[in-house]
Amino acid sequence: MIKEIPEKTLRRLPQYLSVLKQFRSAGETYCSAAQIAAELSFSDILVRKDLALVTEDKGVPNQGRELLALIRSIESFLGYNTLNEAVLVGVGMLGRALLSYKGFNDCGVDIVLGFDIRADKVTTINNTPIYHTKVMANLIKRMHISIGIITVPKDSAQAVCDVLVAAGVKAIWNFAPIRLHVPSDIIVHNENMAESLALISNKLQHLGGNS
Amino acid sequence: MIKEIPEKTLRRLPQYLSVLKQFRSAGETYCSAAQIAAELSFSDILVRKDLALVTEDKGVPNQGRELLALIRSIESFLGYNTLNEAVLVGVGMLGRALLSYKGFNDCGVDIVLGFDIRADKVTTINNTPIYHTKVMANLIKRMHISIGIITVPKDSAQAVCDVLVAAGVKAIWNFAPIRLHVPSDIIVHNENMAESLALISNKLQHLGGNS
DNA sequence: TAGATTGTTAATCGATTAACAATC
DNA sequence: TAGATTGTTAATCGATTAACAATC
Repeated sequence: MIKEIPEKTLRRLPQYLSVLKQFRSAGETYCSAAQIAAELSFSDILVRKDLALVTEDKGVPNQGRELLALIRSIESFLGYNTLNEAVLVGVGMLGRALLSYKGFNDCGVDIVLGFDIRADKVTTINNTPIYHTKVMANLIKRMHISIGIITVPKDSAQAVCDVLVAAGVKAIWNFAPIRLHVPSDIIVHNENMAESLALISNKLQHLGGNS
Repeated sequence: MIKEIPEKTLRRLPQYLSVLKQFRSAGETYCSAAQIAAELSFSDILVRKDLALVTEDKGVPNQGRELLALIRSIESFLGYNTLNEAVLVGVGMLGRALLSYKGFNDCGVDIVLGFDIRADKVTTINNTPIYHTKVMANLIKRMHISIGIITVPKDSAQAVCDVLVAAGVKAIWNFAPIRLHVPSDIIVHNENMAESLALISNKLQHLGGNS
């Protein structure tokens, strides 16, 4: 059974990973919690606590942690080693951008199929075959796909979501600006432009008020 | 002077906004904190506390809050009414997707210019003119642009960021998978695919462990 | 009035930081 | 050994929830 972990920690782990990989390409083999913390402007105790949650390994006093082992531990904890297959629905601008993104494989996600309502014949984008939406349910079921990525316009997002869930997808990664309704055992992660803009606009406003 | 507000609350505000707009299009004119809370699976006290932070208006017992006034308060608090001009650098797949996205104006952001290293002549995408990167610093300075959106490959992201900052941009919205170094008075918001994938992968792993 | 909803004060919960002993 | 770094226990801080009086 896998440990429960605070979401706050979970969000920091990819950042640690990024810093650690940077250290590694700089030729380091060991690193201290304080080094990681300094790079990310976190407290060193926070980093130590987080790392203790994701690995059984203990750091070595006056030496720190072995870089490679630590990277492996975090990646394994995050599930980057077990490959999850995904489909992407909605091959518009955003869909194409995601299909061309190289970083998914490093995170244990592989987009194996794309679907679009306008796909009249099978084409491929970045080596991923694109099928018409009408064969979606069937293919997903047969291939036991676990992740559905929704990049359709918001008006069709819920309908697409319903088909994905019915076809057995376990997680939905939603880029449409709408809240989706799903059964309680389905994971939904919303990629939320409005949230980002809210944070940026509000911070900008503060800045203006102070200057 | 504008009130400080917890980031957690700030992230919930756009969600409230979305729910409130949905209520409004369903013909409602008033709503209670409990209604909003139910829709988002939050506690009603949390919603009341959050709303109290962003508006001077008081809710009316046995009636709730006036929808339209509440929407206006949140939007004004988030700074959606003061328009911030933005430029986008890197007109690849992702850049094009953002340029075609309609939702920015509702959030007080207007992408007025795009730049790309391969723009040999001025073209437009979705009515936004695209210039060559070499005229970027000059144009941004002259137009007093406040937000820079970075959608270039990660190897050129820091260089682009430096130019944006030097040209007077106050906030950076970074889509490149790299941590940017900026002066302390510059706002950076990272749009982080790896973070999202970390959350999804980890939750999927839990699911597998339990079933 | 009774009931629904409000806002506020106090209690709880969780996450971060401080202090410190342990150890290579 | 001395110094740097570790992990752990206790203290602090902040956010959420519970309890309750107020009011339309």
